[in-house]
Amino acid sequence: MADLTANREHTEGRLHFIQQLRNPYATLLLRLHRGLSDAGYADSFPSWGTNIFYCLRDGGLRLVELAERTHTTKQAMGYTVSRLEEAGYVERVADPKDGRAKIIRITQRGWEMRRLAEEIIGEVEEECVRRLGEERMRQFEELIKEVSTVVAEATERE
Amino acid sequence: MADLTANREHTEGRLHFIQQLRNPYATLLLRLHRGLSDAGYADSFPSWGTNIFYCLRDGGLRLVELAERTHTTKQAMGYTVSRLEEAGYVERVADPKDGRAKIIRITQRGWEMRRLAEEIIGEVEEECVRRLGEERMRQFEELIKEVSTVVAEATERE
DNA sequence: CAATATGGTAAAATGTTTTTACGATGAAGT
DNA sequence: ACTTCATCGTAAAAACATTTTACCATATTG
Repeated sequence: MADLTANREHTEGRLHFIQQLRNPYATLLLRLHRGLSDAGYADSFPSWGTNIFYCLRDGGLRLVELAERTHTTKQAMGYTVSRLEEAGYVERVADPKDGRAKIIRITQRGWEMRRLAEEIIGEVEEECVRRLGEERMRQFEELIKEVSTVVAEATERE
Repeated sequence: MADLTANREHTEGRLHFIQQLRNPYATLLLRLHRGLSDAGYADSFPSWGTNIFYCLRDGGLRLVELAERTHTTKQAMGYTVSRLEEAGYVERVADPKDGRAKIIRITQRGWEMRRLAEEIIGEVEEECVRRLGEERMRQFEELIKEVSTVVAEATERE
């Protein structure tokens, strides 16, 4: 996968808009990757690694559901889960309600990584609040939410 | 690659911040991919495809420079460029200044795709302006720029 | 208790990135 | 000019990841 952090200031024209949206996300992701790697959570990546943690909660999810939410196939997700399982971040447990299914759950190590991730992101977020002030940060969050909605609607409509 | 559009509303806690930053970008990217695919530019993808167009300008760039700007290796970029070359989006021409180097340039077809990309993104951007109003859109752009700067500084410092 | 749908895995094929190595040109120092 | 070293790009194999096709086991339906 090409690095998302690429080419910060090389764009002009209308493409600038997508770059504007991309830069903070890409940079924060980079910060997150580095922070986790430095703390010994280096094996959670190749692009998909953390993604799955956004989905999983205490209860866990079945493979198919996880695949749906991340828009991949169950086979691809099976592969991902196996890698994360090897690294000790998730585990598969039999679903008591359905003999076919298995529940993918975050392990203790997984939760620890997730907690660190939250901490890293929290720090950056707080730095933003310090620099922009609470009021403007609130404005930003409101505006980006609106932009997000408009973009989503434009995408779904088409 | 796990789909960037994954799991829009499944996150809580501090991870929410990164999702906030991700959603509009991811969705716009999806919109862009679809729009280009629908128009017959389907072969420019597997993740890196358009990325490189953010970098390239009229003059073109050498492979190593392209690799640096996208934070990949020259080998990986060589592969990418070969695929794009096959699809007719870019071409390699000898660098008159340096016998070793080749300049990667966007072809006519490449420029046409880029123009469509700008058009698609421009439409979405204009829809945002219509919905938020010019004043608030200006605010948004200012704020996201500031956030971007703060995140970048936090990332570089560490 | 068949027929069909769903959850998951297996294995091969495909696609992409990394690793290691190399040949060609250029730059710098002698 | 001649050697030495750096840089630009490619090649080929290995590693990694995703897609495709197929399959088994369990569940659900009628």
